[in-house]
Amino acid sequence: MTQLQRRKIPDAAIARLPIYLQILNNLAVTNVLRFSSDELAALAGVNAAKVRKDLSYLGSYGTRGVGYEVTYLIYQIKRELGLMREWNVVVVGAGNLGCALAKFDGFLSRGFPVVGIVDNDPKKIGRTTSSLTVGDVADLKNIVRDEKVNIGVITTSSAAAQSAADALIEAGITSILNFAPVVLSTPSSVSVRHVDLGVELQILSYYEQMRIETGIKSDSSPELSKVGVQ
Amino acid sequence: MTQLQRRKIPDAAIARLPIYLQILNNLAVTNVLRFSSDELAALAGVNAAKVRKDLSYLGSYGTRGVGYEVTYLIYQIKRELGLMREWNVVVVGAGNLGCALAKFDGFLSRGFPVVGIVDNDPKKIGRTTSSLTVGDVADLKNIVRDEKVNIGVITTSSAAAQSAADALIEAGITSILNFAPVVLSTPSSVSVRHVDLGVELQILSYYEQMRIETGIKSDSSPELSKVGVQ
DNA sequence: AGGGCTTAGTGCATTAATTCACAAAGTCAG
DNA sequence: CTGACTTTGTGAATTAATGCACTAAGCCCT
Repeated sequence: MTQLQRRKIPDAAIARLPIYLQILNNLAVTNVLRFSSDELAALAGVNAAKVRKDLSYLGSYGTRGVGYEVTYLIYQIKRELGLMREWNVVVVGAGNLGCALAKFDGFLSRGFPVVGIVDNDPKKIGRTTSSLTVGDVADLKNIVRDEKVNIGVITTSSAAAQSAADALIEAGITSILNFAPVVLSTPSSVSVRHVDLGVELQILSYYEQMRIETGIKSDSSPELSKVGVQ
Repeated sequence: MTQLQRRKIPDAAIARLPIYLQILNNLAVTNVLRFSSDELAALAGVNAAKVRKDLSYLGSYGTRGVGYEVTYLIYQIKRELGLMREWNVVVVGAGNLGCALAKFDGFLSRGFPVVGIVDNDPKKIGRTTSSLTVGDVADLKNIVRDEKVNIGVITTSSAAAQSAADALIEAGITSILNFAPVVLSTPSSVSVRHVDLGVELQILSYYEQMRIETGIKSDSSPELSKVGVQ
């Protein structure tokens, strides 16, 4: 493969790029043309050196003494993250959360249109939510092929999550966002990200209890979470 | 403060304890009495030494040559995470996601009852979702006091998120779970965890693009996300 | 044209997290 | 009771991430 060797960017930096992108998009809307690493650092709640290092993984796109150009950096981050195109999403599990996500415009607006939602419950199959009709999980393979799905979102019960994952992988999906509170077993060629709301609350619980036990001296808990790392 | 100095547990370990707890609860249901660090490591998808080190932060509760007792470890993890009690949750923002979360039984079942949901939109105030009536965000202070709320969950639009956070903090809340795609500005005495679904998808997008560009040689993306860290 | 000012980029020290690898401590069979 | 076997607990090595502090570059004012 005579392909230009791709820069290896640390995972921790990759997880911050979407946050920067978010902020830069807001700056663009308010017609800000330029920003310095200090400014972005303040807005993102991180260290300025970290911002510069993170951005330097993209290439040397700043100007010393001046800063970075908002629109150009937006372009570069999007390019790096693979956001120059859309990625189609299928939701597996048409419960409360699954339906809420299917309706959620934050997905579409960020370039991740939800092109299908499926379930294994005959009572749910055929129902319509926003503009989608709930399909049969058994048809996943066809849906993935016909709708050119790239990413699977699992919002089933924890009992059904592993078989949902198996079905997605069988259908050729290699990126999964899992909301079910179970650790999925998947080949290492598949990327899985796990969002567990219970886990988030339990982590908060730890720091909250800590504050109570130590008499609210506080200041020991991290400002930002692991989701969208600080 | 003549309090027993609390063991300082690394943040990364704290974020894994809820995952272990999850798995142990499942083991308990299937009447498994004991487990070894190897077994738990396999189930959690992590290294066995990491499991042992994480559990050792709780104290020396294993037996060499034997392993750990399921129920005893569940007890110890819950104690450490502050899960011997319930923590009351209020949801700010009664949109799709907020209502889905208010209904979500995963919160209650893990000891985080949702005791209130509020919004600032007069059209939404007064509506009933599951067993809750949407209150006015202006009453947040009273709700927090009367319902003994410990944790605030923000599911507003990104435009409204900062003022929602300010209102929560003003009402005395020190733990916030934020779903809005903005970085909140908060005093360091407040713990904030940020779950941004768009960010999760964008991270997946990066690794997906990487696989495509490098010709699906794969194996370079992390197995588990930062939310509920590996 | 030049000097002062600002800010990116980065080498290096530090800190945090992970993993290895082994001694210590226990079980169990005979 | 002894010796083989298992598995914990943890120092020490390694790897990853962070943040400092300085150099290099470019702007702007005079």
